[in-house]
Amino acid sequence: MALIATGATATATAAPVASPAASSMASELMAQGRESAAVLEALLHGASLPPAHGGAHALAAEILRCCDRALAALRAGGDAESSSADTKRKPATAQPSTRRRRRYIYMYVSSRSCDGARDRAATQQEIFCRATASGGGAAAAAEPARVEKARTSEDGFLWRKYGQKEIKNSKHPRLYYRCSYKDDHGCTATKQVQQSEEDPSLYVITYFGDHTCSCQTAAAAAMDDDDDDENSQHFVINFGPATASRSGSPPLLYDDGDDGDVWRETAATPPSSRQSRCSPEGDGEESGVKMSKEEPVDSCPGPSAVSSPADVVSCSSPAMEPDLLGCLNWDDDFGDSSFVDADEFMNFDEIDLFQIYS
DNA sequence: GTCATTTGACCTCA
DNA sequence: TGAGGTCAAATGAC
Repeated sequence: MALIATGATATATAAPVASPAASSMASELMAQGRESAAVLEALLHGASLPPAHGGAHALAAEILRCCDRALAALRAGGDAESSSADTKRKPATAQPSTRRRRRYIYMYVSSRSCDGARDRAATQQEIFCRATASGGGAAAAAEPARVEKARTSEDGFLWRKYGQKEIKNSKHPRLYYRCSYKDDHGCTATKQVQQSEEDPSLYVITYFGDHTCSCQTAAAAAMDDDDDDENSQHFVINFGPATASRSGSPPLLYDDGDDGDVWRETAATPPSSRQSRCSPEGDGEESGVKMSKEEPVDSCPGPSAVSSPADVVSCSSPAMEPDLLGCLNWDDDFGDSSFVDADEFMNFDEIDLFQIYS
């Protein structure tokens, strides 16, 4: 399983550093989130869970919640530092912009292996914290919001492509998407997708504006409730597959059922690929790997819609809040984790506290 | 026929 | 003036 945290600033001089307490809390939360991710993966591999369990959808929600809280903890513990760092990062040439600029961190969790037999340890190996070109804080207000290197452009929202542009000194064109509900709901959200120069299997995704529509997956919906804070911070956890591009375009995700291999999407594109669906009840459950999420990290998403049974779900930390009980018992279920601890799992010190700007 | 995508043209800004 | 972003007519898929 790969988890990629992008849009993060890794430079020593620019990255805000969360307090040790915040890092500890965040590490714990992220560890729990990872537990759920591992169970989700197992589920997608065909493992059965107790009937009372909510399935992939619920697991994804738990993962998102854990990550959300972890990031919230980080921000809570690192605001002072980040503010300082942001000030330092702010370029002198910051330019005013009337556009709303939202900067996300993009976390990719592959919940399905390439061929079903893929070694789990191998799938749990990656985490990248990459620096954004613009850094965070006030600098981002003057430069395009940016999300770097996701393996799919899928994020749970329904986008409509409205343009494509060859970019100078770039091998790959930049694709322009706006929310498909722009006309219906006046949703101003747009995004730009460009294939990474360094790794064509990754896509640099830049988000602009806010989703004012309700077009999102259940996972997205579950966490969008608190997305009314203009200054809230967001990240995206994308359970979509790593797919190869099709004609240079970002992969379109689709329901592959239980037998499809979303990591090998290149061979066949389903008819439905023309449009990502916007079914809160469908996307996440159908594939279990397409759920993406925009989440204000300083919010407290409500309890998961699906409760988790104690025999599958437990909370390894008594300090966790009740609604974190959905996190799975790592030791019981996935004691062979390739991650020794959460700190190994994610270097929080390298994660920028990507803020939302307007 | 409807709707999403394509793509050249146009607009804005530095 | 060039680069990037958006528009909108043309095109194609369903």
